Amino acid sequence: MIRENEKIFVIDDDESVRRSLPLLLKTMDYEVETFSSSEEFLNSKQFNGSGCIILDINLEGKSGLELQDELLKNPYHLPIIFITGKGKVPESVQAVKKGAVDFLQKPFDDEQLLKAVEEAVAKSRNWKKEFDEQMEAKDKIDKLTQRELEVLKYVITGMLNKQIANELNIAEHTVKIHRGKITEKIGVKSVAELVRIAEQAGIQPLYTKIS
Amino acid sequence: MIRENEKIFVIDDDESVRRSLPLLLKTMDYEVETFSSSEEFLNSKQFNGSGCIILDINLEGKSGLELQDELLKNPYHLPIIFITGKGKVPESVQAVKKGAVDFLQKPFDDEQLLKAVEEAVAKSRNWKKEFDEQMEAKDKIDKLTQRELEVLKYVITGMLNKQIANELNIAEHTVKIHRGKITEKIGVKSVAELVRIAEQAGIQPLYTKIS
DNA sequence: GATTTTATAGAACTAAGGTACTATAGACAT
DNA sequence: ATGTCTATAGTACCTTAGTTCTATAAAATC
Repeated sequence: MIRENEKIFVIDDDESVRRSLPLLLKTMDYEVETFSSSEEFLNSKQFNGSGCIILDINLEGKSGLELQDELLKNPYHLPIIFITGKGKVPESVQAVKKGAVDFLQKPFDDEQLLKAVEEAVAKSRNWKKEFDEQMEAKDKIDKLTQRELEVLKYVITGMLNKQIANELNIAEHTVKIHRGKITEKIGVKSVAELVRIAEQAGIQPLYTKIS
Repeated sequence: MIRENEKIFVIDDDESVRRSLPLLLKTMDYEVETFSSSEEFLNSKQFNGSGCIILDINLEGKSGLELQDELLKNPYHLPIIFITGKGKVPESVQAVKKGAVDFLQKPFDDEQLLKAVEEAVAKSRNWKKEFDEQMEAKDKIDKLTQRELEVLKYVITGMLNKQIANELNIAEHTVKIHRGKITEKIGVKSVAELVRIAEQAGIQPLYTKIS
């Protein structure tokens, strides 16, 4: 199965939308779940796969744009396709600037929606892949002690062991021990791999200021 | 001077806009140049600094959206702020999805515009910085011979010289010679720096398929 | 045709990275 | 108190990286 684990969440207070969209989406083999409010969606069990959210702007309680702001606080979330009856330019601009994949005005045709969904799901796959890699990298970095992390930040600049030792006022041998622990814990055998993993985890190299 | 070299390009067929916007922008110490059509802008001497473009959607000849498409073909271009009389949601969504910083409907107040300009200029600075770094990295990579580039792609995976030698069916010594040339030409002294520069230049590591 | 660039390689050497084994000392937990 | 974790370090050893000198051969350039 190609689209394993991909799911579309429809959030709209209009019952006719909650009836018709799933029918359309299921013909394209998407899994679908519907909600009538932002709160109902937020209270549902969190979904970690890829997919997207089709979200009405005008909702009772928390509006679509407010829900978007809420979701943006998470490090990982699903791409959003907004749908609206009478859309205004400023809110559509805001929504898209914050990463929404599309902003469709009712009535929209099926083709338009499916194209947007396809784009959103593709984006979701990429986001998820990047996020998973980032998490994996962070998990590895988390195994390091404070001192090891410090040494790592120097190692990924390309500094020599003796330079790092000098910077930290310790023996070169001790730096070697730390490096050994680092590569062992992270499970790599080269500086090149350390540089990549550190970058994925958002660790910045610690360059010494030239004095 | 803080905003050295930053310039705002106003492209609008409405003469009153071409008169009033420069006055406003110059109070904020921006350099400004105006054009009455896309063609006029495209024929002007190209600008390599940072800044932004304020662009009317509805222009005679090439429209604002068409000019945006044109500019997107370049590896480097200025961020765009669209202005329009009667904006429609679909075109505003398309414009922003393609990277436009904002989409303002006339009449807009000065504050709104200046905020958008500030954001656009900040984005421009980042883009320019990234672009310049990328160019610098590519220039360095361009000095390498085909074979050296090939070796580099293996080096940045973290492979040992003897593994690379085996992969290429040459002597380990030859790999060392190539590496020496690579680090000399690129002007670095460590694998870590090679990994960074290769990444900036868009060079992908060449992992050997595990057999 | 002569010169330069590129790719190759051996021999010999220095420097740097990495790994034992051993050891001390403070911090923290059971 | 006893054990584990962390950070430190010396000695000794092996592996890997990098350079120098020499050398060959094909390709490109002048």
